[in-house]
Amino acid sequence: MSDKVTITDVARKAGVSLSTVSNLLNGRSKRMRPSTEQRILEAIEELGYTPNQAARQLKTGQSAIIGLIVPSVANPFYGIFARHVESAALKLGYQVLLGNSDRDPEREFKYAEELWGYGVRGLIFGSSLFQLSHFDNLISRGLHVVAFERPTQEADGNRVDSVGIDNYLAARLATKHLLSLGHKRIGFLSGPIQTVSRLDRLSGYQSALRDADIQSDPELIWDVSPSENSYGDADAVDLGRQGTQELLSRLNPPTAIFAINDMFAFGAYAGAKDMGLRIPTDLSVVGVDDITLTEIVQPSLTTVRQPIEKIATMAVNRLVARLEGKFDEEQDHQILPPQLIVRSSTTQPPK
Amino acid sequence: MSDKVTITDVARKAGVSLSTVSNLLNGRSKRMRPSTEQRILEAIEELGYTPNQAARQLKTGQSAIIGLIVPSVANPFYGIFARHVESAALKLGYQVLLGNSDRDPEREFKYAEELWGYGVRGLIFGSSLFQLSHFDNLISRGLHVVAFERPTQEADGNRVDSVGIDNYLAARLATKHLLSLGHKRIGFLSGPIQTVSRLDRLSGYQSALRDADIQSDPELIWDVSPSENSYGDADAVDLGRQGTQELLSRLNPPTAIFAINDMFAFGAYAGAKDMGLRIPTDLSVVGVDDITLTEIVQPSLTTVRQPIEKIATMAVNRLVARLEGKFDEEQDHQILPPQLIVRSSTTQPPK
DNA sequence: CTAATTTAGTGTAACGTTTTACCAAATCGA
DNA sequence: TCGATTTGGTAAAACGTTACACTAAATTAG
Repeated sequence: MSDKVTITDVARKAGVSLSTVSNLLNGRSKRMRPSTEQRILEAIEELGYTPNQAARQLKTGQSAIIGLIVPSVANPFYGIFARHVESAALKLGYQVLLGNSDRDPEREFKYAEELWGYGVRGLIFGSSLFQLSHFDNLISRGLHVVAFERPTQEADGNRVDSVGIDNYLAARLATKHLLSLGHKRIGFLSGPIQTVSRLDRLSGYQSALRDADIQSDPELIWDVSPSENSYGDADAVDLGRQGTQELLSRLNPPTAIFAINDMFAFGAYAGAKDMGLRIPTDLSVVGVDDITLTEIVQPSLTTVRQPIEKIATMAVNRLVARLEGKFDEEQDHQILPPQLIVRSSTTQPPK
Repeated sequence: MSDKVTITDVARKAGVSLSTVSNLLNGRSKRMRPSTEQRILEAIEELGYTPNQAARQLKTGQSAIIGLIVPSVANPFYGIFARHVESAALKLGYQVLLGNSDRDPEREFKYAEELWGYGVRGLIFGSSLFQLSHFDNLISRGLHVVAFERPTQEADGNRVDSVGIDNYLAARLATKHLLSLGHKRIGFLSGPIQTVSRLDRLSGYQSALRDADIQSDPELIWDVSPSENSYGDADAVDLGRQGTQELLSRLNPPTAIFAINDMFAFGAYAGAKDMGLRIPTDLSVVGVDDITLTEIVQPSLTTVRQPIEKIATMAVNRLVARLEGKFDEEQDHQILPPQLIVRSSTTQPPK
């Protein structure tokens, strides 16, 4: 068995030219005798021929790979998302090259550049930063970008598609649920806040309070500056724990917490326990995402669901449509509705 | 800004031949005036030149990509592992192409073949199946494989490296811990059992029972056949829940459960609750992996820790050493010790 | 029977890069 | 000064594939 099997080997074995083999492989076999086709297919099978994608890419100018950049796949939300992206992409004949960026623009830029060199012309992007200017050069060269987790922004310059939930509404649903239970002191627990999705969620929280004629109290809002390390994607649970301890140590502590996502909510569980409080008796908790485990933690978590699979599938379909020239319109923003899922982590405030 | 910047553009702008640019890029600049070098670097910067990896691959026969095949990155263990693999690979100048296989040999084969076409000559592989014969053809053509989660097997034909913990010992540690607490009825909770790592864990469990002069009782062992879908990697929690309910419904139910991994252990938590039992008062639970969340679930999970980051780093280093011809010896197996982490999910059996 | 059309292929240039062999000019050493 | 050596480059072939232009032979239509 030789190291290398090329189209020339197949052609020789089948007794045809290499163009004929290529014609068969590329859907141009209309003008081909069945017996010729059969000989070629047998030669391919016997030799175990696989096309060299580099050669294809060199000639065609693109490869069947899309890029996916997420903060960290060690966070279950992004792990699940990545899984669905891969499934959707494979169905359309594409491989996925995954990058973990911790929302660092420089790292994202570096990734995009490297992926460009591998013929990647489409990118699904999920760090929810405000600026995508680090991609400007590549975008003007033809890179297609679909953002999830945040709607398109003015600074995107009409060149970025997006798919995601309405984060403002997600936060309103969560906060109104807590208000309907009678909570007046509702904490807002977040990692570093300077992302589009997190600020939208803060707005939604504040808007729901206003609707109930409750003034938003800065003492009830917890976030930290981005550390050299991250926006808290990889250590969300620890940050959530710490933030909850601090909120509960204040003069007039919350009776309920709206956490920026489920992993922060799990951290709130631990932080409350550290402070000798019980969920939900002493402190109610709501998250966002509805990742695996929300049903089986004790108590099961009330959360606002993102339809992760649907978002992933829509993002892939939009991107591939752009890549294959099947979608030509201006930038496109698809918003999916979030859904409140009430479980056992929320109840009336303690007396 | 042109769509395409090639080495020829850089050469023209710098006033040198394209060979000279290539010499600089590929570490052959010893015979180059500093002023020439400077001109080239400036041209590269101004034009935003990135080498076309397909062209490189076509010429050199390989690309700086390694493949990683795991059952499902939606399972946090593999998500965390993938993250560490990526970090280690990037440090060595490699990208990672990730495939989710649900341990289906056909899918694995298809992945490996597709990755081969992208110039991938090294694969980190984590489905713990017995046979890697579906890779034989590619291995004999030069594919390097490092398996994690299972030691090398005879059937590997001396061509597969591996890195992982001693699964037998992991199970012994867990089971002996439960025995030391006084448990006599210890359940074994698993997904489909026909993987190397899971059978090793079953052996370790049974061996620890024998050491305590306790006969292994089939009524205490729960596993299911592989469904069309999976080995339970993506729905581990649900399977664990179901299995625990069934074990607890039997005539002489267990007072403790050793779960095949942490996600199954979380499922055991839910299953026990469904049956009106408390962890650990009525049922003790031990897992394996020590993934994120084991500390913050209630009660925090006693588990056997896999040093995930270390395994990932070692696997990447071994693979790259093979790829770059720096490691030539026979197949290599690195075993790391598992570590029992006692938390709050285990206590003495109820009276 | 002859001209027009169709069939079933084939030859070849090009994609962007690497790397080897080569060479003119400059420098060094005797 | 002249031959040997070094410097600082360059030209060109090759990697495996795609797709366009082309062509000989067979078939069809008048």
